[in-house]
Amino acid sequence: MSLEDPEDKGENKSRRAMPARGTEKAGTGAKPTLKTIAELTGLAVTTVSRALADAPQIALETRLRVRQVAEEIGYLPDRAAQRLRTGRTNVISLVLDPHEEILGYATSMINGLTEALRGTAYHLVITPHFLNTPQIDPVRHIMRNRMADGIIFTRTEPSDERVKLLMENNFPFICHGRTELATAHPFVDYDNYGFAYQAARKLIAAGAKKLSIILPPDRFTFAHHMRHGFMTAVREEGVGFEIATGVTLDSKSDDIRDYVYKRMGEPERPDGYICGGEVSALAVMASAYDRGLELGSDVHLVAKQTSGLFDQIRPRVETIYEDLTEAGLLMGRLLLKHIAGRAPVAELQALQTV
Amino acid sequence: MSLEDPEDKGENKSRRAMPARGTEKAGTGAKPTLKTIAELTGLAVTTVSRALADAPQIALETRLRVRQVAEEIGYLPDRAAQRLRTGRTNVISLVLDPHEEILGYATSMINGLTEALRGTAYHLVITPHFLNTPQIDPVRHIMRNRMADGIIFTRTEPSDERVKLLMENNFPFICHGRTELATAHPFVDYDNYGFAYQAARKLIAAGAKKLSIILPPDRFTFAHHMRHGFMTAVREEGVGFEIATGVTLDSKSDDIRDYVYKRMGEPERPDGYICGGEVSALAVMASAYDRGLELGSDVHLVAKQTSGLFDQIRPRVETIYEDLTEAGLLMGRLLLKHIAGRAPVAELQALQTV
DNA sequence: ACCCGCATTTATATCGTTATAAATCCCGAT
DNA sequence: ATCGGGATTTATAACGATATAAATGCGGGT
Repeated sequence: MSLEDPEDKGENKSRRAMPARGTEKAGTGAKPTLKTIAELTGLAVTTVSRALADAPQIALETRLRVRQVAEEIGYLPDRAAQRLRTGRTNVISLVLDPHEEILGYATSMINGLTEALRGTAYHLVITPHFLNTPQIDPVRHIMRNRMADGIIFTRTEPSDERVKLLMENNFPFICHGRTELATAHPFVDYDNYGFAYQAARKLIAAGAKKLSIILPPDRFTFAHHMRHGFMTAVREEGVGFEIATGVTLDSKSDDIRDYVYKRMGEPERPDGYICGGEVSALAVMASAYDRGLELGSDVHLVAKQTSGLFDQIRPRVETIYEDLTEAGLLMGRLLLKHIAGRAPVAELQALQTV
Repeated sequence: MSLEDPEDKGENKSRRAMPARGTEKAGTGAKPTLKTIAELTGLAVTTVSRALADAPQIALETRLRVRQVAEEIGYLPDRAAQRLRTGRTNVISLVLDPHEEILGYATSMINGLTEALRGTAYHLVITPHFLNTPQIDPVRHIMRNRMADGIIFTRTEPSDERVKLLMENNFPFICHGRTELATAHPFVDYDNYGFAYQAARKLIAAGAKKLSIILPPDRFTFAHHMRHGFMTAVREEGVGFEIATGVTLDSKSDDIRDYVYKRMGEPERPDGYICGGEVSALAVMASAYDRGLELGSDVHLVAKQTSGLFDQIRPRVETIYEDLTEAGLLMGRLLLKHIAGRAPVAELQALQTV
C-alpha cells in the first residue's frame, strides 16, 4: 500500500497515519459509518441508528436488512461519537495504588476483570496514578470529568474518602475491601478475618508456641480484620503471640527479611509466622534459611497464596488461597450490574470465603 | 457538598449519576467546556481553543488570560469530542497474549509504560483478547477501527503477521522482541543471545559438565536468540549440553517440574540448568529439592530475573536481570515519538544489554 | 483621507452518533 | 372522497472540539 504511488511526493506531507481519508473508492477502504449504511439501504441515518438499536418502532424487516448490511460491511459504531452524544464512556477505570503489592495482585485481578468485561461494550482502563497532577485524587478526577462509567479501586480504608465521594455523587463504583461507614456500599472482599483465624489455628495445630503475624499497614480495613481474626484465635487457644512492629506487608521485602532475621536471633522468638502475602512469606523463609532454622520444625509458616507461585516453593509451605481472579470477575460483574440499572446494594456485595 | 441541601429530597429521582445537567447555577456544578471559558472571557470558542493550544497567532496576553481562567474553573478538554474531531484517540493499546507468562512480566511492563505515559495526554488500554470475537486478530481490529493511536505487543515472531500488517498500513506500533523481516521496524528487545551465552559460561565456570536449557516456544524469535547464545557458548567450551524437549517456558510449571524431576533421575543427567523465566527456575529448584540434590554443588542453575522475587529465594540462585519496567518505559517513549512525527526507524529501536 | 498588510479574532462547517419532534404512508371509518 | 390514527420513517439539532476560511482592527505609507 505504501508502495502504490512512489512518485506522488506532494501527498507525503500528510503522512500521519493511514491512507488519506479522501479516497473516493467506496470499496473497502473508508471506515463504514451509519451514513454508509444509509446510502446502501436508501434509508435515513436516523432510521439506521434506531434499527441497529433494535427499536420496536422500526419495522422488523428493516431492522433485519440494516443489520445484515452492517454486518457485511463490517460496521462498528464510532465510540467517540457515541460517547460524545450519550455521555456514556463505555470505560471502566481500575485505579491502582502505586504502592500496590504489585506482584500478582493486580495481574490476577485484571485477568478477572477482563473476563467479566469480555463480550460487553466496556473497556478496561488502568489508572495507576495520574497525569501530571501528582496528588490530585484520581478518583475525583475520573468522576468529575466523566472519564469512565464506573470505577474500581482497591485497598479500602475504614473511612475511605473515595467511597464517601462516590457515594455522595451516586457514581457507580466497587471497591476491593470494606469500609466501616454506616451506609452500605458495593464491595468485594475476602474474609481476612477467617484467613488469620485459620492460619493461627493451623500453626497451633502444627505445634507452634508463639505466633507472629505481619499485617498490612494499619490504615487499611483488612489489616483490622486480620488482626481481629488473629487475636481471636490466639486468645481462644491461650498461645503466645506478637504482632510484627516496624514492618508491614507493604515494606520492602529486604526490610521484612531483616526484621524477621533479627527477631529470629532474639530470645523468646516466635516459632510460627503468618504472612498475608507471598513476598513476605518468602522473606520469612529466607530468614529461617539464613538462620539455619528448619521450616516445619524449628519455625512454622502459613501464608496467603494468590497465585500458583507456592506450588514450586520448597520446602512446601502451608497456604490459604485467596482467589483474586475470581475477585476481579465478581467486581466486574457487579459493577456492570450497578451501572446498568438500580440493583439493591446488598446485591452488589460479595465476601469471598477462605 | 452533599450537606448543603439536606432537605431537597425530590431531586433524588434522577439518581442515575451526578447532579442533573440542567443546573442553571453556573457555579461549580456543570462541567466546564470551551464555551464556558468563552463566556467568561468574552472571547469566541475558536479563540479559546487556539489559545489553549498555544497557537502563536493568538496574542500572548490572551493566551495567558485564557489559560488562567481554564485553570481556575478546572477545565479539561472532552476527550470524546477531541477524538471525534481530530481522529486521534489519545489511547495506547497494549495487546497481551492471553497465554502470557503473566506473573510479573506484564505487570513490570505496565509499570514502565505508565511511567512513560504519565504527564502526556495518552491513556493505556489493556487489550488481552477481544470482545466476543474470539479469534479475530485484536491488532487488526484496533487498527481498522482506530481504537488507538499506537499499538504495543509482545512475544514477536520471526515473520510476525502483526508487524507486517501494521507496517503495510503505516500504523504506529512497537513490539517487544524482533522479527527476521527484511525491512526494519521499531522494537525494544532484550539481548537474549547474551543472556544465554553468559548463563552458559557462568554454569561452566561453576563447574557444570552438562548443560540444559529450557527455551521459550520455538515460534518466538527470542527462542532462537537464546538457543544461538547457548549453542555458541557450549561449542566454544566443548561442554556437554542438551535442550529440554517437550517443555518450554510457557508450559505449566508443574509440567516443567515433572520433566526436570524425571530427567534428574536418569543417567547422563545435566548438572547445569538455564531458565529464561522465574517460574521455570523455581520448578528446577523444586525438582532438585525433591531429588535431594543440592543446588550449587550437585546441580547448578542460572535464571533470568525480571522482578525482585529471587532476592528472597534460598538457596541463592545466580541470576541475570532483564529490566522489563525499563523495557516498558522505552517502548512507551519510543512509541510516543513514533506517533508524534517522523523519526527514523533506527531511533525507534532499542536493545537492552544483559 | 485612503488603502494595504499585519496581527488578531471570529464565523462556519464538520467529525459520527442519538434525542426530539415532525413528517410521511397506508388503511379503514365516516 | 375525506379524514383520523397507528405504523414507520425522516429532518433537525445537539454533544464539544478543531480546521478552514473569513472578518475585524490597527498603524503606516502615500
